[in-house]
Amino acid sequence: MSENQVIQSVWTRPRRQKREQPALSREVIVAEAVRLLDEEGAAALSMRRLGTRLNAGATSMYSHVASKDELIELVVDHVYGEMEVPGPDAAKDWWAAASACAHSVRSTILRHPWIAPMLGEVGVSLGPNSMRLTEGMLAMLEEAGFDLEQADHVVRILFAYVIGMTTSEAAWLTMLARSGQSQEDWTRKVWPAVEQATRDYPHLRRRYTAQEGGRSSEVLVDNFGYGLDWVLDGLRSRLDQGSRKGAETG
Amino acid sequence: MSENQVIQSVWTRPRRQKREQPALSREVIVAEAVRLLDEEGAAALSMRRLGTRLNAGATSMYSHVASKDELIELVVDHVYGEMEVPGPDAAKDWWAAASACAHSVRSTILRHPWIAPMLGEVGVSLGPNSMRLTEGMLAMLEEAGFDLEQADHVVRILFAYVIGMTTSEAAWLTMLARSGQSQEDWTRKVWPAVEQATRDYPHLRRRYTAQEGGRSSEVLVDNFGYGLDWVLDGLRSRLDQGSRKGAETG
DNA sequence: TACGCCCCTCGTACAGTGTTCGGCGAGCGC
DNA sequence: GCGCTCGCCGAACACTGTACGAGGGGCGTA
Repeated sequence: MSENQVIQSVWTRPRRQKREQPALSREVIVAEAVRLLDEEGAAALSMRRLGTRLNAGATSMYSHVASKDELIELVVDHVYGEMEVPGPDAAKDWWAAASACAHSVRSTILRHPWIAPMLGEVGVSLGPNSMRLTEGMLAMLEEAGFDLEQADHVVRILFAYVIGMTTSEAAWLTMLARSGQSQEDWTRKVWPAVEQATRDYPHLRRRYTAQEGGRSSEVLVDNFGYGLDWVLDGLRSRLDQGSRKGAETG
Repeated sequence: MSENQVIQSVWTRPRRQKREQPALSREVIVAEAVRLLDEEGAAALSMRRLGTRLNAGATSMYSHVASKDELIELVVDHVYGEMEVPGPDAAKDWWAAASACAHSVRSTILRHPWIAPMLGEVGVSLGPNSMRLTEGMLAMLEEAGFDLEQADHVVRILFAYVIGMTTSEAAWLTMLARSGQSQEDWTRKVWPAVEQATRDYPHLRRRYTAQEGGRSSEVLVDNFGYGLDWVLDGLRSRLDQGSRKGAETG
């Protein structure tokens, strides 16, 4: 006797309708998990809640997914799938291609801010989408004239910058969403605390007061782009001083 | 009647000895939490286990710490306290100072690899140690000739690079520790999977085979230093250009 | 058409989690 | 000596991830 449906007799019992939907599968589980995370954040992801949203029992996912950790790996790779991979002829303007890829990674993370801590937990993975992204970048850079080792470094450094920079943006977004307030309200509310906390730190205080109005999204994207250009500058100089073939930069 | 100590009579009951230790305090709680995390990893941190290690009840910490999340914030700032802050006369050789600071941040994170995901959850905080670090960097850079906005960018970019780069190293370390195997064993064991997964990704495959022996710590620190020099190169060029391009992003 | 098998589903159960509450008992100020 | 405050802790609550085993629908084969 379950508590959520009282069975009066055999005749009123709903004959479990199978196959009206493709039922459960790895894909729909992961997709629904992403939706749940987008709507309610990382803390709200539990197997029971996810099962309920799928009209499934709490433990029904375990025949498609070994554990919650594995589910998270799949979710992360699913999000990797939203990032823009450099196309086959992107090497003609590798600067633009790398920049577009970096911006795509950033905006994907900001669209799913809960993923930032997960990236730190999962680390580098063998997921197909994550591999496709790295492979695309490596291929493009090698075609643009970098050798294997250089391209490896470039990808590492570029992604380290993008992920590091975006993670702090995402943490800010997450905190704002959790507080349920607008950015202005929140800033106004914690301002006294900031003022008191920065008493002994004049440079920090000046920095905070300089951006008192809060960080608008234009300022944030400018910050990001500024550092990105910088990193890409370094990239170009390495290319120029390295092998000198195919170094036209559009 | 509790289950972990049978009270025979009033006389044998241990008179709770107070004040032999400074009892519980925020500091000893946080310090013990760091020790627990170092020894057993992030998944092992629970209020009950922490209480047991402190010879305290499960909920005794709640008069010193509001919640587990707050405890984590304190733990993170405690670890920030281990990072090397540029000294007052570091501006004379800001390159060396920034490099030393970056290396210190990296090695601190690698000493406590569990902290990498936490950095993504906590985000920028008002903790005293975190502020001391940022303040020290800002002060040094301004004294070295950067203006406020430039120094802000530099700190952001540098830390984004260091944290992003180190996070993936830390994830690797964490995974290795969780598997309980040596790096060679692990590499040998997953090698067939890698070989099969990289079937369609020739560049990735070449990268993996190139570093087949596994990544030694020398290679890793070289990778890190390579990118760090690169970032600092960009930093220097910005400084040399001075105010000519200074107001570009304003 | 009937049987048998397989695999998906899910109720139940277990060990553990963070956190609240209320009581208790010790220390300190008066 | 008295009372009050404050730190400590046992019990309890609402959850969590996951193992297990029973049930039953779908499909291949007879």
